[in-house]
Amino acid sequence: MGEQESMEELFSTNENELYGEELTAKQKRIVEAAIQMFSEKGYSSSSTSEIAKRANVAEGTIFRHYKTKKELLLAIVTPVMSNLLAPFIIRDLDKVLSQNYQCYEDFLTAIVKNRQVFIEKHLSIVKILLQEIPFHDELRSQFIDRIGKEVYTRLEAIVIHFQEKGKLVEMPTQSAVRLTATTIGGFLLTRYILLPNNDWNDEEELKTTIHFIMNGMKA
Amino acid sequence: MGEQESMEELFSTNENELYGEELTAKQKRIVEAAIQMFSEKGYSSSSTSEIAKRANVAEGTIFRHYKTKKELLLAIVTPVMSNLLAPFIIRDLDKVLSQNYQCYEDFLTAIVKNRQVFIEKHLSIVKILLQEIPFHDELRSQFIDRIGKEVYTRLEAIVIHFQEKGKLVEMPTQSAVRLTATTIGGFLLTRYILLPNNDWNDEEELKTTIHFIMNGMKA
DNA sequence: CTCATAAGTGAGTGATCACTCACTTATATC
DNA sequence: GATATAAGTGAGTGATCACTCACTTATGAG
Repeated sequence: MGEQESMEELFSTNENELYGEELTAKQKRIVEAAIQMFSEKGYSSSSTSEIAKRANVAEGTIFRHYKTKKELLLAIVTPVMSNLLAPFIIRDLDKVLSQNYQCYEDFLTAIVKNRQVFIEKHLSIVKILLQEIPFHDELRSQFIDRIGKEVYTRLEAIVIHFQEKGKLVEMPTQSAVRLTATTIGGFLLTRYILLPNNDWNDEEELKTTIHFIMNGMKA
Repeated sequence: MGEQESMEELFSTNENELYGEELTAKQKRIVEAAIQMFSEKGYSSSSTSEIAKRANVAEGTIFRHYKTKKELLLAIVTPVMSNLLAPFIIRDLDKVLSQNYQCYEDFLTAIVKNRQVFIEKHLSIVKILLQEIPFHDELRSQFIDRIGKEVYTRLEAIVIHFQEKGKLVEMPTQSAVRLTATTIGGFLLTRYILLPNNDWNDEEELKTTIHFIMNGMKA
């Protein structure tokens, strides 16, 4: 599955730099089994014994690599959380924007398409993240402080950027950011979590959604 | 005056007493303690022993009234789920609409304001519902079959109603429904779950949101 | 009052939980 | 090949889980 290959990328670039370790074969199986179980039954309804069984590994092996069950959860969820909205936190966003996108619409389309690929790749982990973030302070505060606020200021800058170019109509910046974010978030939530089995015409639906945003922010 | 009355017609259900008066005093305390714990720590991380402790009740008393812990959860969550979107499922919606609301905008404003009151009243239970619905088939299938589909067809009818009156511009009905629903859902989610501690000017924010929807569906 | 029924109790139960530890096996370095 | 270190094992542990049951107390009808 795509999720296996991509997992290696994601975890090796993050965990290995921090701890100088690579994932062993059994460790990979543990992580995969945990992702499967956590997303199916929820974190606290998943037992380490069944994770071990699914991974074809002794239960003790899990605790060789992760001191606690929660540490296993965080090892899975943290890198995805960091990367989920990473494209917004690039440096010199202004330059990139003015060089590559003439209008807000083009920029939005590009970035949403990009994030759709990421979500499709890591859907199970995104589900786990959404489920568990209310109950784990480390996750929530890290998301708010290091990601949420950062992303908000960038989004704000983007909106202002296009407002100054006259490509976006005047409206309180805060509202423009919120409406853009919730509309896109609502689209992705519907597309991948609520009604993933609908017949989705992704290209068409994204176009409609972004048109809707642009129209909504006119006049 | 007339508007007040019609709103009442439209929206009044017995939402004040969701659990009836046949609950004993201790049973009420159990339900309240369970709501508190489920919303704070999640359903499966909440133990019946601590629920009993918080309710100042013997643990056995819980199981006098509810055969299992899950039955307790469903007793809490089901009535709120049924009432959450109930205003959409009234009979003769067409007549009520044409009598009381000249445009989609007015209708949306009225119904969202009404649902905000309901959500504020039952916020903890709404949170529990959102958290647990992915993991309990009875909840999910009941929501989809008895509520989701019903609400969708009504919303569809409403959109068509206003489209025929020429008050709404032509756009695939399905898209209009989805965009309206996710934008409002996104607003409510942000308002009450994600950033409940913001300085919200509810009146202003709702107006902005609905204007955004109306503009988005023009031309 | 009597008595049937419902409400309430709390010690007890087997199952399961996350986690430990003494131990074996594999790997790498010299 | 000796040695050290890391990876892997699985039986074992106390804690906690949802739930039971024999029992007491409260309620209400005849």
